[in-house]
Amino acid sequence: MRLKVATYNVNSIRSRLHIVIPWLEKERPDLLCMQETKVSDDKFPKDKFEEIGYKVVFRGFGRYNGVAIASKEELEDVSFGLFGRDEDRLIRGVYKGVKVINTYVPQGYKIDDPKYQYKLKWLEDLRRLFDREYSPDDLILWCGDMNVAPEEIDVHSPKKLKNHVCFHIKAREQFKKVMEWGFVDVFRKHHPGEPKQYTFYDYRVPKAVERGLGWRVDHILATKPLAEKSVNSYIDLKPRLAEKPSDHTILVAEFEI
DNA sequence: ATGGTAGTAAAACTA
Repeated sequence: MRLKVATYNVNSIRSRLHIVIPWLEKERPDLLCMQETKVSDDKFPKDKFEEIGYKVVFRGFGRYNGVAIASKEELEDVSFGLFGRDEDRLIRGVYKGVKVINTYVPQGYKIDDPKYQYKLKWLEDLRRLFDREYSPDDLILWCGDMNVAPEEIDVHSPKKLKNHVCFHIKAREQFKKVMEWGFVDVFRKHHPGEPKQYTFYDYRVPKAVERGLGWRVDHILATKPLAEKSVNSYIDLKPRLAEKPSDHTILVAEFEI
């Protein structure tokens, strides 16, 4: 059975429907993990997904954060949050026996800000969640906007960005500790050593895509038994190049399970 | 060293 999975930081689902809905209709993935939906549950545009034959589960409180998973078949055992908090940053469930965790990891603001300490702690707690509730022998997908570019190859200017919260060494180390629990970077598996493979380009940087000024901060990670079954992974740049673009691209991975 | 844009929501905050 083919399993096609995608992750997309939508930066407001309501202002990104013109991208999300046609993309789903064309690509028909089994799962689309979304972050930064920026909408409270009562205003989530559920109907737009159902009209095209998708189920969708979501959690958001309004202006910030918000996560959702659209799926072809119903997601089972859906739950939210990390040890009782941040329900709008972590949503998980089970799809055809595959456990799925979709996260919007805190960005951290600045490395000398308490928000950055919170980001590091968040990743520490996430590792604890995997330790306690999952096994690396299972088929598990961890998808989302991790707000971490893991290696030098994953940012446009490693030296210049060394003190940025998404590339700072402590964030990368903490991310690595979660990875070491038992995840494989599925995109990197299919593109080893390939530079300039970015999933995010800041709106504020003029001609960012043309100039290659991006970051690889969105990821699809799989446990080894699942990663062994991956057949490809790619970054779909179209959302970043649309007439009304988004800052993030869509990351896709396919598995034969 | 700063500011650049986009989103929510109605001024400031987040990314």
